[in-house]
Amino acid sequence: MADVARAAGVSVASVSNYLNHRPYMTEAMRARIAAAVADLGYQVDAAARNLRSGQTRLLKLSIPDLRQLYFAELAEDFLAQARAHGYGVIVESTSNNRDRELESVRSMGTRLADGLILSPQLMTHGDEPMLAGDWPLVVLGERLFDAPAPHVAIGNRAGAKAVVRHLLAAGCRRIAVVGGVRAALPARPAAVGLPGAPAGAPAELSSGVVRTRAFLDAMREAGAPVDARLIAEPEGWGSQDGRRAVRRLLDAGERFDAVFALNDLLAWGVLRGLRDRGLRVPEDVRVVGFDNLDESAAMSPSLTTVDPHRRQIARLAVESLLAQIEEGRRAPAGTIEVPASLVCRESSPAR
Amino acid sequence: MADVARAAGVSVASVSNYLNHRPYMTEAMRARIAAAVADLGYQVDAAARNLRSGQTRLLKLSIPDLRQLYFAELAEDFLAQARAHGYGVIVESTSNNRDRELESVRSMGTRLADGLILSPQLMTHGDEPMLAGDWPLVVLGERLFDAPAPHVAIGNRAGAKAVVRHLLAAGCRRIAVVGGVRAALPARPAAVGLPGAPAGAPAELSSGVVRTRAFLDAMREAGAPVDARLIAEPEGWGSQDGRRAVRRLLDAGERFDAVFALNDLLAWGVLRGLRDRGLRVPEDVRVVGFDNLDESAAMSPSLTTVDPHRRQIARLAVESLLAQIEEGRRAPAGTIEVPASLVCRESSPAR
DNA sequence: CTGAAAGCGCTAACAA
DNA sequence: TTGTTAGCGCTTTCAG
Repeated sequence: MADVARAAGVSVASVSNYLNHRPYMTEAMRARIAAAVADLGYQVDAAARNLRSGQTRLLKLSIPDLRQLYFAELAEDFLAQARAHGYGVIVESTSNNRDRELESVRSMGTRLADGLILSPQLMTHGDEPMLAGDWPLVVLGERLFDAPAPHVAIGNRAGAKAVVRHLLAAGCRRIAVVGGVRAALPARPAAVGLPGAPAGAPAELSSGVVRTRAFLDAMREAGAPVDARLIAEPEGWGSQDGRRAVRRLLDAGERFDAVFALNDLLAWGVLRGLRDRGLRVPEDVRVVGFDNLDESAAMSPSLTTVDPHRRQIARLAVESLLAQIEEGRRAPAGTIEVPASLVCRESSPAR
Repeated sequence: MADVARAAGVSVASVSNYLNHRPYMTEAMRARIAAAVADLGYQVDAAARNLRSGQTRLLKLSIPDLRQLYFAELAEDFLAQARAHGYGVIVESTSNNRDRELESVRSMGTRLADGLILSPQLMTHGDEPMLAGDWPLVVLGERLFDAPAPHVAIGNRAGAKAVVRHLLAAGCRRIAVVGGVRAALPARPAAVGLPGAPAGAPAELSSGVVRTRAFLDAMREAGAPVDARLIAEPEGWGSQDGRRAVRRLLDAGERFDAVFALNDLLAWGVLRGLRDRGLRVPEDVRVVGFDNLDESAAMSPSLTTVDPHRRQIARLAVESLLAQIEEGRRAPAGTIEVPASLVCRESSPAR
């Protein structure tokens, strides 16, 4: 910087002012500095700027796994949002590993990033103290625990309601839920230890619980009965799991005229499972997913699914985070729920 | 750090030594410092460390688009590799935007990251000077231009060869290539402006050209004839494009007993396109893809495809980059090709 | 083995 | 408006 100042015949302070787009500077000086910068090919040293300014213009995004299309698409939306605001993003994939999840939180103390967008998967009640602090934080996904920070949530209720309304209007009476969690049924009130759930229930199950409840509520509101036998609990949330789950339903002799798969991958598998058994979609069975992945629009039949509006989720989360960074402190806890909406395609057309 | 030193009754230098795991320190002192660090909840300030040490322990990964499953899976492998070495990763998605691609290179001058892994998509001949410099760099993907840095390449030739061998051994005689580029045919030598290619041919096309050539070479080596009419050029490289391309072939009355789709998404579409027309896979037509995406193993029929060994690509790229960082300078240009191999599944079983 | 002290390159008070 | 200067928190000689 000193070199630039010398070359331009000004002080380093002026160079700094120029570099930081500060006003009150003669056009002549601005031009001279610009020339010197170009001449010398000068670029600000990020480390020095970070140290002095106390900011890095870097955000950290902590998500379970980029290989899950949902998170890849979400991450892409975050990168775009962050860039729009001049921020870079350190992506951390926690691979469904609790320690890594905690570590990515703990390391915020080094102030490598100005704020964290955390999509917790395995943190649970009791971990709240880990998140204590005044550094900017936004939590994503289901509310697994009472994080002391703003929480941007998927509109599970709105989504489930739209699905139920759509399917009932289409004349469906027996709706199977693939990815559902039986323990969420009112008869057996929300279990403490969900069956098969490791300590610190994974968000897969949690998403399952939340969406199952949302579905049940929507059905109740609509006055439609729910048959517990149609709630299929797959082993995981991949397409193979959906395929197996729907086959099991069929093998058990269950009859249904619609399947609500609680995420798109499950729905992809359901589509395959139904085809395996010679059932036509949507004629024999309608299928609705949840996530609205890009590929879901491209498949055959194209998938009717709930669009959680990822882009808006990303926008709200980044905006909240930047506001916190600006303020210099954590915003109060509170949930911002982005209403989800239904996208009707071939697997369950609007009419 | 001064606080820690005071609390432990030692000098800041000793604290620094402790924090950086330097040897020659009495066990007692180590323990005292550890206690003080724990007591005060001290964490190193990254900005200060970066400034002083001249390193950030951050890598930058610049890829076209996380929504493309291939890159998402690749990115995940990079994150894992980087973490294994104690590095974080700034992910930059260039969205097929040449300016962003160049910008992500240019910004390396700020030394925010210690090195760059660049998967160029739109840079082209003439852009080499942009990459000049002594900072650590590894280029990924097809060799679009002569980057002055190590280049980790996908084993297109080995992959194509394995596919050709496999299909010929299975008795296939008319192999369609979806995603192929006619201009790569020897009759019309490599065109300067590929049809439909914007200036600075996108890597999609380049991958297409490279893989088409690899296929043609493999066919020639095997003494098998190639029918130019079976080279289908889709509009893009998504599943929809594959579906349309195979339909067009069928509509044109072409007959073929195998399809080599130059990436998995195209192959997914080909599978659908064939099903649309009542053709069975693999009985009527065998289908082979390229990429070995996770989901390709889960679909129905599961996809036979070329595995580029992404994990190894990530490992080699990160290792080269870290070696450069260690050395303090750019490694010489040169290509490391990771041999690809075939994974046989239902869409074209081994026998 | 331990401690004192000199900066790393920049920003922001403050003075002019 | 522009220039001078004191650190930001850490690492790393170099003496002891």
